[in-house]
Amino acid sequence: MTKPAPLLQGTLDLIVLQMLRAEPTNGYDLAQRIQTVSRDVLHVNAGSLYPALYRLEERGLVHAAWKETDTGRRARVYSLTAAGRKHLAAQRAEWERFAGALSTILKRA
Amino acid sequence: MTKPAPLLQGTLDLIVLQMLRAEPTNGYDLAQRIQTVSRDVLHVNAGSLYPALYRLEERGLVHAAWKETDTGRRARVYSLTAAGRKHLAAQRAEWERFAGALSTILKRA
DNA sequence: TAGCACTAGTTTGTCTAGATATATAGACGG
DNA sequence: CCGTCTATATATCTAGACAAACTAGTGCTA
Repeated sequence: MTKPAPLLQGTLDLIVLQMLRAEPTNGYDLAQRIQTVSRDVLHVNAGSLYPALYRLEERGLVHAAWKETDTGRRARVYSLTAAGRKHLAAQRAEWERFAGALSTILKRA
Repeated sequence: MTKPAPLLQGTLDLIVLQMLRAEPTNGYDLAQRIQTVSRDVLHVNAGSLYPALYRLEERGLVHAAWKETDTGRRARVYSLTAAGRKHLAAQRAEWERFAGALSTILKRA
């Protein structure tokens, strides 16, 4: 097993927004999911994730609310705002443009 | 025309090494080529490129030599070392793993 | 031959954001 | 009641991207 790669800077927001689009959830669960969904390729550090969530909240892209989890614990549940949805679309497009361009370069003989 | 995207942190080394693999050249030309090859999607800032080249040289991944260009000017011509070639292969693999994982996440319903 | 634009390369200062490490606290199992 | 899991929080460190200005040589052109 190759060890989980550190995230490329700039991609964490995109990943978080995309995950929240599917379903609102809390930070801890988010980190777990990202790792699971990426089959352990992507690993999100808690110390990276929470500051990222605060930034996103401050920019109005996500909304946070204290709730009880099903296990009866308090947790901040994050959900996408309308602005967040819009931002996600833009970020996705940019990622595709970038990945496409880089892919082109890598494929050159 | 969309404006050229800033590079994702961590990808500059990969791009530079890949370009040098094809042909040794100087910094200025390198920047031009990257922009051209990516059809203006990728734009490399001189202030990012030169520090990156120094780092790569220091790590023994590229070799720099003062030469005369065809226009008779002095320029530092960079070429890949054996270690650089090896490093490039590793970086490429990691990029593919990462891009693949992110792509998977983005494709989830 | 003076002026100007372009090429080649450097330098500095600033900012973003992820990594690491550590702290806190409630819930649950043994 | 102790340790581990869940969950959030935060301080410090670091890489590296970017803007902007600068040096210096070259060559065109008016």
